Amino acid sequence: MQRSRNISGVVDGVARSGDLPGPRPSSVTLTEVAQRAGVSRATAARALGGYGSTSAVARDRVLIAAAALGYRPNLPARNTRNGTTTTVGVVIADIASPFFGQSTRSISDAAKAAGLEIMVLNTDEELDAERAAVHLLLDQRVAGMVVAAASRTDGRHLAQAQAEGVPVVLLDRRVIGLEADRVYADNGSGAALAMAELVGHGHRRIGYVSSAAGPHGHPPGAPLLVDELVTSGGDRIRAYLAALTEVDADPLRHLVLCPFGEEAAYRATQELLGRPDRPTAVFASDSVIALGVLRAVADAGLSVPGDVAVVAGDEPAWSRVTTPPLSTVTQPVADLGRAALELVTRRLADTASPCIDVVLPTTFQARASTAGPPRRD
Amino acid sequence: MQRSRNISGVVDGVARSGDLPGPRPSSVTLTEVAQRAGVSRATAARALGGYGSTSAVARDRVLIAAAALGYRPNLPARNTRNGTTTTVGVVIADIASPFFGQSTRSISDAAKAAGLEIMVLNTDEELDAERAAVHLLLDQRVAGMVVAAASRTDGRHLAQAQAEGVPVVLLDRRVIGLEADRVYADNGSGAALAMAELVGHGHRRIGYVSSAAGPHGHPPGAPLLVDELVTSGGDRIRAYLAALTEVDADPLRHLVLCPFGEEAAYRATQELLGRPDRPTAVFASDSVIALGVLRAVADAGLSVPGDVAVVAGDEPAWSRVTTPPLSTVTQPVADLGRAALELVTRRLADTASPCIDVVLPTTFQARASTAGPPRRD
DNA sequence: TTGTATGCGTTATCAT
DNA sequence: ATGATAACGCATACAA
Repeated sequence: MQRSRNISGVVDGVARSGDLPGPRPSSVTLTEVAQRAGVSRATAARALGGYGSTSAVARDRVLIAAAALGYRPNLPARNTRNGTTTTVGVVIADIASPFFGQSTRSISDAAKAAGLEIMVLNTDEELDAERAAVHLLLDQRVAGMVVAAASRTDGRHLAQAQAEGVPVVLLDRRVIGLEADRVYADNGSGAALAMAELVGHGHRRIGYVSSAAGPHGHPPGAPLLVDELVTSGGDRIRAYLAALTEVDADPLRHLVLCPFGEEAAYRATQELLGRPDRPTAVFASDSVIALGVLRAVADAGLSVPGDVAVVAGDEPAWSRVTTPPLSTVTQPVADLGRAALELVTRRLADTASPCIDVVLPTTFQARASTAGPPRRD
Repeated sequence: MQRSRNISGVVDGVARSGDLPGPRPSSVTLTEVAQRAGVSRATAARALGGYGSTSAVARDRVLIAAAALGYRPNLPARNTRNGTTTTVGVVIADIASPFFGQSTRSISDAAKAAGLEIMVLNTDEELDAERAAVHLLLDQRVAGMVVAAASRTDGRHLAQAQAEGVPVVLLDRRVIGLEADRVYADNGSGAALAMAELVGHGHRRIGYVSSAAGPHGHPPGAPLLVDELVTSGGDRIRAYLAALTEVDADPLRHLVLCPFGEEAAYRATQELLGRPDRPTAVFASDSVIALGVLRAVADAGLSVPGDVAVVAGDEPAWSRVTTPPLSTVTQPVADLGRAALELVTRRLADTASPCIDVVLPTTFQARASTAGPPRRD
């Protein structure tokens, strides 16, 4: 289905054939508007673009002609000429997950308010997919991009984007060696609060299930390099380990880095709950993980929080409809998204100024999944 | 941040200044590749595009030059020339909602496999926003669009898109008077099964909470025109009313059409539960509504399913982690999205063939939220 | 204020 | 097989 070419020379005999299918009406171009208004293309462009100077009469004639013909700008052509678009790329793991779904929604709203659109690309936390996404966005000549980077250590593709003059804003995660504007929540503090709650209730064996090690999880036996995990997850894990170090001789014992996704979290939790020294509490790094954790707990015939307390590292829409309601670390997700887009536009307006971090506060929302009397076992 | 212009005349003195910020390296163009390869632009284009005929040596020289320079095509320029893009627009109510989040994800996956990208626009069920979104996509010269239409009765903007040669595929909802390819689930059958379950358990006063009447709900006192509701919701409501007609003298009594969103559903349910003839079951038209329903039931101090049975018209990721687990009508959401994109590409390849409907089956997934002994009250 | 002329990077036609 | 040339629609420097 190729859009039919403009038939040059046809002036006014608009071939708006009513019946489909058939030859499609060619889209109205600036040239046609100018002809109808009896002015040059330049004048028409000025009138429509609202720049330069045009006489009132000329402007009116142009605007009327444009309205009459139903003129609409050809954005690819404009973008070719301008060398850039009004599109902002959004590179995330999975648009269908609560955190990225909400973030993207709020990025989209802020973009619309700024006269921009977004193009969303999913990576499933795969670095290769992320590279391909970034290159595609560069080819598209996006005005900027917001990236929740899959790798903490490899940001070369992002640096390349910057080198080509495309602002990159890091969302939720920092990348070593990449100087970029960043916006993320203070996940460490939130996780610390959650841990304090658990420890305060007497928990000593606290499991942790996270997909921060990437789509394929952490190779068994390999050394744990917290600094190589994505930062939002790493920050949570650092807080977890710090809290646990105070009360458990072997804080790494119940830390599980599983592959990306609910199913992997389910299996990881099954394994965790099958251990002889079964944890009395589980920290799920995010709400997708929490789905797997909660199902595994239920399928094991255990109750929350009586047998196992559960807390999640971010806040899904459904946290209050589980029984018991799920304790979570809440992030201001809408603010994260909005801030990310604002950093893009800010960088667009000012190339030179130093990069900034926007760190938004998290809170711990205690609900019944971490309630119950202090325990000692 | 304007991308710096190419400096014509500069042949090989690539100004790759290492330090940022500063003059950004202009992107490599086809012309530069051709120069470096010592051939004409036409030959370079043929070699890179893999069309026409080129000698093996010329092709190699071009490919090597392109690789050496890191050539990447300028997509807006290509799109200008071609008159179309490889982008498919996706127009939905809210990317952050489970149904549309999952659908969009699956559209995106299918698009990637077909060499296409998507551009997502949220409407919040507002017709004006949908019109603006469609026009923007037309200006962008998208190859096609997938639309979950906000209005059942006004599809003029969609017809315009078709008139401009852009295929429109309707997702989840049909539009009166618009001949278009459509993909949706058999929501009526699923709802009928859910109703049969409820009626079989003895329920006679069954409430229904839906946002099918649009973002602002149904004006109180206005006549109910089921045919003007969005079809997925309307189909469910028809099934609801049909089932209820058999057992309830006044089937419209507990039907509530609330505004779009969880909060509105919460309030609508509160009202429903406050009635003297309180329903013993509530059908939530979708899972966002279900969140509001479940919270309202809990906040009213009622239990599920003992006091109020609950069923949702679609399946969120969290259906199995509520207590009790939520009975739902499940749709093959991934298949819906994939089919929608396939209809776009099919229409792209074949403009003329008649429009088709893809109707995918739904099932009723009975879980504990509708369990319990048959009741008689 | 207005029009002329040129360029953006690509693709494609048409001679050679 | 290859190169010269035009065209896509828009934006703008510059001349009038």
